[in-house]
Amino acid sequence: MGNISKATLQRYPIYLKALRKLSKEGVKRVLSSELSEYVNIKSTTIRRDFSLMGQFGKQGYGYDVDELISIFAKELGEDYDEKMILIGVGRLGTAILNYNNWDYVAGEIVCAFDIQPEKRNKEPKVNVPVYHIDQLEEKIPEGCEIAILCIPSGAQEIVNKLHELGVKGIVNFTREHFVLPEGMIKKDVDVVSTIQELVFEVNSIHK
Amino acid sequence: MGNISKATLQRYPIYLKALRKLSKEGVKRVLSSELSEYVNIKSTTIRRDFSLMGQFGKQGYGYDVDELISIFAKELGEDYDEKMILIGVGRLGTAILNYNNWDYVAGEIVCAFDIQPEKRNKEPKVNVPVYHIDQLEEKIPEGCEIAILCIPSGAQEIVNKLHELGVKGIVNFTREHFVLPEGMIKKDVDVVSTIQELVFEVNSIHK
DNA sequence: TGAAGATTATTAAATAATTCACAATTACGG
DNA sequence: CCGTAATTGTGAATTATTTAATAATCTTCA
Repeated sequence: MGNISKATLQRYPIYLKALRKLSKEGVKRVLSSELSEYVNIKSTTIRRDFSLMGQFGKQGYGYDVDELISIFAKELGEDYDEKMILIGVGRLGTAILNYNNWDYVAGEIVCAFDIQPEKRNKEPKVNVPVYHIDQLEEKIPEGCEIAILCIPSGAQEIVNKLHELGVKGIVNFTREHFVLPEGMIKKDVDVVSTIQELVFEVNSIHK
Repeated sequence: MGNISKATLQRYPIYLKALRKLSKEGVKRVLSSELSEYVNIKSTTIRRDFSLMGQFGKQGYGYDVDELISIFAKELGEDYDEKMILIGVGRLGTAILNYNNWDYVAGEIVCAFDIQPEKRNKEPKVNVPVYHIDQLEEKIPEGCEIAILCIPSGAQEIVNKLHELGVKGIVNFTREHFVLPEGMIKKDVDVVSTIQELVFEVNSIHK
């Protein structure tokens, strides 16, 4: 590990999702060519990606779906069982907490933080304790490495704080700009940018 | 256009977002090196990306922020003013319709479709007409190229239909698997996969 | 049990993306 | 209005990623 390319790393969740779907459907084995059709990635790319974690395909046979899933889990962090936090329990934050498809994600959201914890805790749909943002240092779970950021403003200050507290990765839903401290990783989830990207691509291809 | 690399195309929304932010703050000119620090992309990459659309930087001076913005708009689709549709007005769909940061996106959501249009239309927060999904063919806006998919199931059928109706790009919020028809482009927005990606990356770097 | 057929793993080749290095150009101060 | 300092734009070099080609291995069935 550590020498797996960025491009490959970004494909792993796609594979995992597909494999779990297949497993659920009762599929026991899969060929790289079948998976290729399923996820729209060339079979040779898939085989290379898989081989980076070891050799567990069988020539003339393919891959064992469940074995593959458990290897992904072991190698890539699912077994680490991340204790995650969410910051900002507004409309979006609540939607994420209530997301009904958390099966098999790489951990769980343990608690949340907000500037109005009393109000948020009253909402029937919020199923984790919500603390005041000032209690971050005090209440952050031991070994927490991942934070989900859903606040409308003031991101920079919180990001700096999180960095101090040992958080390594941020899933960023804010559109506000902030400087990422050295050593942290950020993944943006941004509907607007995604739409723009798509529009740009559509227009660049068809015009 | 058309020869701009995929990697570059994915960075354009990042630049645009940063430039608009800067413009709002009253910044009139910017150096590639400044922008580099702002968006965490090497300055030389930025210059190359920009130069693909023409030469509008000035040596010894930098780039004019507003000029840059208007060129992005012209070259990359903002002026196309996409008429977009949204399918599936559940919790997530509603959240997207109400998203309060639509400034400068590459078009607008014109209408939505659902299996319970009466119910959805009653919600005070839904600000576009909602039609029954069976009326898709009838009500889809002229020249619509982009659809936002927020349905929990039955994606494949709808995607096929959209393809027939000339839609070229899909912003996909569903976790359901579907086969993408030839010629269509899809962008997944998937919280779970994003978190996994982040966890994988964090673990692959630090372990 | 062995041969045929299928499919992976991997080496090598091709392609794509990034970064370097510096020439060309422009702003700006005197 | 000239010279200096700054900064872009871009060929060339490097690095990363994907794809092709094929050797190695496994399954399966007679």
